[in-house]
Amino acid sequence: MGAAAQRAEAENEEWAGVTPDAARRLVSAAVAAFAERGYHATTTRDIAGRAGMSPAALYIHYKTKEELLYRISGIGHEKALRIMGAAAEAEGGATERLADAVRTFARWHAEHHTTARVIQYELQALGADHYAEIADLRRRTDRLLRGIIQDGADSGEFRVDDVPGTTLAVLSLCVDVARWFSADGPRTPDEVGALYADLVLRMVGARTAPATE
Amino acid sequence: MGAAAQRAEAENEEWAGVTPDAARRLVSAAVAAFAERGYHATTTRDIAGRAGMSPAALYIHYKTKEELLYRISGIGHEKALRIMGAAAEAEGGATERLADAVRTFARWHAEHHTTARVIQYELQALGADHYAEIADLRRRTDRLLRGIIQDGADSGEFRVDDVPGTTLAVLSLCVDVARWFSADGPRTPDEVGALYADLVLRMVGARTAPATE
DNA sequence: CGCGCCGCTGAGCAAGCGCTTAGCGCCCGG
DNA sequence: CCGGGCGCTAAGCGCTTGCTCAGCGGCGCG
Repeated sequence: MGAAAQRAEAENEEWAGVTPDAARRLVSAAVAAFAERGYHATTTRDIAGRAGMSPAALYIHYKTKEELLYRISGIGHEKALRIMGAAAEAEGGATERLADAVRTFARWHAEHHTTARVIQYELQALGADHYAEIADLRRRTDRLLRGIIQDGADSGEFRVDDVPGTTLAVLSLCVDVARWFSADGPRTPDEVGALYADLVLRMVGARTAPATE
Repeated sequence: MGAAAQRAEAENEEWAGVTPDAARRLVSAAVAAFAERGYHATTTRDIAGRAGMSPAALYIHYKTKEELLYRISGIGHEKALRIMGAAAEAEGGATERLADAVRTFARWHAEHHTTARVIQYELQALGADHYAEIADLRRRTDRLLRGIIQDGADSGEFRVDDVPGTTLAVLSLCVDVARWFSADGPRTPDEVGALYADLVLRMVGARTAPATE
């Protein structure tokens, strides 16, 4: 199997929960197109074409183009929330949990940078109702991360002056990976995760340096 | 003068170098529209309307809508490069220069967040030639920041394992301010600059804590 | 006072947009 | 072997888009 085919298969697996097959192919095609050109520059003909169908077929599975973006955003943000939740609720001290959160969160944004780009940078194209739903998922992700950092500050593991500000910065750092990351670049998603975990532990003034590996 | 009028005046001053007046009003209107809805979702009628003219007037001053974006991008990136250059070439140790660079760079992205949003997140809408020109300005900004961090690493002021990676993260952090910053939010641009300078000095393991103010 | 020029407008063109509809062919239960 | 329904397509509708162009008005100069 070629590299391109492998990538296509991996992208398809990401949307395994979407059925039937035609709907999944449409989601996969839309993510690729939205990430490449942006939501507004992408036409329904382009999405349908990438999925190997006629433009009209799109409307059997989704009411509008915006609903496609909404579905993508929902699934993507739920995945991001689950990643943050797993780290936040894990056993261990704040240092380990923060390192794990940043490592996995940043790595996901690198590995799935096309999906991440869409869900992080095309939000404004959502309708007001859909935006509100997604904004709630984002607030919950923020709250989980803030909880870890607050724990570390309370226990004395971290030295942070401004917990909400630092949380915002950490989240911003991880999210922005989706903007600059390229699969052709010099860094693997694992390396980005490791680098970012290290940088963030320094940002919060964690007392014990983690194993640099 | 009302707050809205004051903001409008401040936005207009930002483009003082653009003449004649009608061309400046168009740039100002385009920045506002592009930042609010994105380049592709903004119509020439919308831009002209905000500038108080008919759609046709736009084409007396700019050949295409894309040229407007190019002009905005060029001026904005040159400003960003100048900010970074001023900090990089200043007297003083790497710690002071890095703190100054991050403080002013992040503050600019907060204060001029509409302009910054356009130049940082609408790049893909540029034509290939124009994109290449802008990409060069961005590389030069990156190189200046990397120089400061490298200096600190060489002199022993900083402890950084991965200079290009850390540079990328610092730049990413500052740039992403444009995405989340809101004038209605709890933080002033000065506060963002101060917070970010502090966080970045920790990221590079600067030995001496700077004056917290 | 009148004339030319220049910034601008009103009207509109071709193209492409999101989305709809009528109908085709294949698959499956009887 | 047939008939109904479902996933899909070809065609195209109404509208908006970026952009054009003929001509108007008012200001400066002679």
